[in-house]
Amino acid sequence: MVHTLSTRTSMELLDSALVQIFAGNLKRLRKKARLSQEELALRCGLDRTYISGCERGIRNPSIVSVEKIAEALNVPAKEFFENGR
Amino acid sequence: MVHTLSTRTSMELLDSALVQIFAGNLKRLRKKARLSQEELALRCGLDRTYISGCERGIRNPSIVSVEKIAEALNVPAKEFFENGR
DNA sequence: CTGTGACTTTCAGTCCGTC
DNA sequence: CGACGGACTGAAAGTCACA
Repeated sequence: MVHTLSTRTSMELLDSALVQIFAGNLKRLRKKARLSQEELALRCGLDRTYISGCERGIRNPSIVSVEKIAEALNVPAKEFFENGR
Repeated sequence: MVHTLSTRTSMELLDSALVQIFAGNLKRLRKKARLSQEELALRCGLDRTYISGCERGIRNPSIVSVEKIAEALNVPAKEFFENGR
């Protein structure tokens, strides 16, 4: 039923499967670590609203940002790109 | 003959382990696929010099760029972040 | 075929908020 | 606590000429 989400709301999901996979894994792994977005942001030196955007799949982070997040969560970077999991 | 590299070449390696891991894996996987930087660039719609910069570890690509490269090489994205190989 | 410096445009990433 | 908006700055995207 995936209704064709055509409404042009300001910020939209990025049209990249990998970005969406990353988003889901980030949310899952952050919760697993029992951290709020704010706490995680503090740990990796990124902005609270940026972490939020990453989890919602509307941000396209660089490798350096992925690395910061991975270190803060003590998880190997490649885990954020696992699909089946 | 590695002449005494004292000249301050403005472009330097990015100070990120993950960027360097990505760089090495990209070069290795591209060669494994028997492609030139130019051919790979064409396949993923990126510039030849951009691929070059990625392999040399002086570019910090975003997830979307990683995805384009991974698809062009027919390799899961996570492979680019494997360490031990 | 690839490395490199220089360059402009686009967007990653920050900081202020409100709901 | 998290989704989301607007405005901003610096860094990534993307290109080129030449070694």
